[in-house]
Amino acid sequence: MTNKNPTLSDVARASGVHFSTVSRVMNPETRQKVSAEVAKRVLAEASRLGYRPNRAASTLVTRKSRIIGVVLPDITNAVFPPILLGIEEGLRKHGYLAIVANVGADEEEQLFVINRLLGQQVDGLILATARRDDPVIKLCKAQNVPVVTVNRSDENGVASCVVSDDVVGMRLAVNHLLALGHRHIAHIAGPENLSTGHVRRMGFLAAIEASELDASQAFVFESSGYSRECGKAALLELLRQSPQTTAVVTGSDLVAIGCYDAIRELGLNCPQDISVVGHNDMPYMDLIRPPLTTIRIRHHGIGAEAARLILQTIDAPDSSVLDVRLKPELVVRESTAAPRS
Amino acid sequence: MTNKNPTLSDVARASGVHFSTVSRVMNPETRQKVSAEVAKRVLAEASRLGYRPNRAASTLVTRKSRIIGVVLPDITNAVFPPILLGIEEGLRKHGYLAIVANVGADEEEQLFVINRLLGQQVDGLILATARRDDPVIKLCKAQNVPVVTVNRSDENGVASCVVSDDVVGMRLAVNHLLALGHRHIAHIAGPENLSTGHVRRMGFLAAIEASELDASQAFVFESSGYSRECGKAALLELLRQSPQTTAVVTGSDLVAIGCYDAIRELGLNCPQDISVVGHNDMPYMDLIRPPLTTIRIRHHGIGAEAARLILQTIDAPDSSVLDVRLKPELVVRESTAAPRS
DNA sequence: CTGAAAGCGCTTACAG
DNA sequence: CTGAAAGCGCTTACAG
Repeated sequence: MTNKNPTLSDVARASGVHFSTVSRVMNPETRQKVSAEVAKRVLAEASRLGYRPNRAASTLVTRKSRIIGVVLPDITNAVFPPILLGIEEGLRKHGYLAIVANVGADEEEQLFVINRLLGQQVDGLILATARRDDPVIKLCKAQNVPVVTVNRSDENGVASCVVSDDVVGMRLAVNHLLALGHRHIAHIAGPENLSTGHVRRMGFLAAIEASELDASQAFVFESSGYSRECGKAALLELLRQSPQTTAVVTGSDLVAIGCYDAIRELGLNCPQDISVVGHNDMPYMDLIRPPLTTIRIRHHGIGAEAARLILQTIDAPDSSVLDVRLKPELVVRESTAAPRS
Repeated sequence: MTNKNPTLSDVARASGVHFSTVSRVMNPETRQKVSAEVAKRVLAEASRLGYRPNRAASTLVTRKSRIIGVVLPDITNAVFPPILLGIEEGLRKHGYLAIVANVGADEEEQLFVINRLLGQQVDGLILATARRDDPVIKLCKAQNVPVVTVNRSDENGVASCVVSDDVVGMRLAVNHLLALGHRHIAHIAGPENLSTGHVRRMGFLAAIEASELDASQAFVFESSGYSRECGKAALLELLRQSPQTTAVVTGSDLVAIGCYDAIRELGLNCPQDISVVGHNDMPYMDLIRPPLTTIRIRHHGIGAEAARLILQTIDAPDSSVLDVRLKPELVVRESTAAPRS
C-alpha cells in the first residue's frame, strides 16, 4: 500500500555507500566532508527516490526540532493574524515551523497546552497570552525553555518581550485631544493584570501629568476586557460618573466600537458630543462610521521581531532578557473633533 | 545547566520497575496491562519527576505524530482566523496539534512547505489553498497523505473538502435582489481557477436561469482576485460595460468594500444607485457605511468539520472522498434596496 | 503481569 | 574521505 518513505539506508543502498555518508551529504553543513563526486551521486539518488529526512529521528538525536510553539489568546481578534503572519514568515526564513495553539485565559488549559508543546520538543515558545505576573512563564523559565512574549509582557523580567510602546501611544492620543481643545479627557483602561492595560493607563496618566490639565480633568475607568460589549458598558458607566467628559481614549478598537454603541444608545453623536480614540488600527477601521481615529500598532513588525528574538534566544540561551518596543503612530480620522464650546 | 528532562528510564529507576512497564503505564490504553498497584506507584513517580513523554521518540516508532499541517493562503484575510480556530479546537479535542503555514499562490513555495511538513511526519494536511485542479493535492494523494481542503475544493475528487454551499448562497443573494425589484443584476466573479470563483459564478447563473429574467439582464465580470482593489477596479469596468446594472453580487466582502470605493468615486450612492451584496460576513460588516448586506458563511463550523474529517480520513484511509457543504445564510442590512424606478 | 530485546531513522564521535 | 558503532527515547511483540 503506502510504499514506505525512503530512508537514509535506502539512499545508501542505491548509491553504494554507507548510510552515514548519505547523512553527511544530506546536511549542507557536513557536505564538504564528503568527496564532491560521491556527494553528487548521493544527491542524485536521494532526489530520484524522493528522499525526505525524517524530522522525528533527527529531533530525537539532536534535541532540536526546529519548531516553535505559538500560543495565542484569540486568533479571531484582528490584532493577532498579522502578528502570527510576521512570526511565521520570520521563522520559516530560518527553517523553523510554528505550532499554533489558541488558549483561553484559563491557567490549567494554558499549562496543559504548553506541556503538550514541550513534549513535542519545541525549541522555544512565543506567548501572546502573558499576564504581568505570569506563573506559566515562570514555569517555562524554570525549565530553561526559551520564551518570548508578544504584544503583552510579563513584568518579572524573566522573558524577552516584543510590544508596542504604549507610553508613546497614549501620549500621541492625549496630545491629539489636547490640541483639539479637550479639557475633560477619560481613559477606558484594560485589565490591570495585562501589561497593555497597565502600561496604557500609566501612559495616559503620564501624558496628562505632562500637560496643563490637573488631575481632576482626567478620569480613568477600568473595563474588564477588550471587547465591544465591555466598551459599551464602560462608556455608559464612565459618563454617569464623569458627565463632563468630552473625549475618551480606549485601549482597543473593539472598545472604541463599543463606545460608538453607547453613544448611539444615549442619543449622542461622535465626534460632536464625544470624541473617541481607538487603539490598534484593525482592518476596516477607516470604513466604519465615523472612521476611527486610533493608535496604529505595527502588528506585523511585532511578530517579525518576536521570531527574530526567539531564534536569537535559542542560539544564545544566556543572552540577556530584552524589551523590544516598536513605535506606534497616530492615525487621525473622523471620530475626534474639537469639543462643543 | 539544563537539567535534562526525565525519560522513561528515569521514572523506571525511581519506581523500581523496567522502563517498558513505565511505558505501558503512561499510555492510558495499555495501562490495564499493568497491575493497579504498580501503575499507581509509577504514575506517582512520573508526576513527581515531571515526566513528559518525548513525542519525537514515539513518533519515530509509531509513525504517528498527532500533528496536522494547516496551509493557509492568507491568515490576514478575516475569513481564515475563524476557520483556523475551528480546526485547532477540533484537533486539540482529540489530542492533535496544528502546524500552521502561510503560503502564497506560488506552487514552488507550496511544495516546499508541504515537503517540510511531511518531513515533520504530519499525519495529514488541511489545505485552504486548493485550486480547482491542484497539482499539489495530486502529489499528496500520490504519496497517500490524508488531505482535506477547506473553503475551496479541488474538483478532481481526490480529496475530501469542507466548503460553504455556494450555489445556495448565490441563490439567496439573487432572490433577495429580485424581490427588491432589480432587473439588471451583475456578478463580480472571483478567479475561475478557484472553486469559490467558479461555483459562485455557476450559482449566480443558475439563480438567474431559474428566475423570470432573461440572460441579457444578467452580467458577469471576472475579477482577478478577492481584494478591495480588485473590487473597485471591477465595478468601475463593469459599469462601463453594463451601465444599466442596478445591483451587484460579489464573491467577497472585500470586493464589496471595493465596490463602495468605486461607487463613491463615481459620485453615486449605495444602495440608492447601486445595491451591493457581499460574501462571507466578515467581522464589523455591520459597522461600515452602509452596513453590508451579505451572505454569511459559517467559517468556524467549516473549520470544525475539516478537523473532524481529517481525523476520520486518518483513521480510515480508504473511506470514500466526501464533500461537506455547510449552508450559508443571507444577512440583510442596508447596502441593498429597491432600484430607482 | 513484568522484563528483555529489537528496532524506528537519524547524528556524530571514533577509527582507519 | 568513508565506514562501523553507539545512542537518542520510545513502542511493542515475545518470553516467562
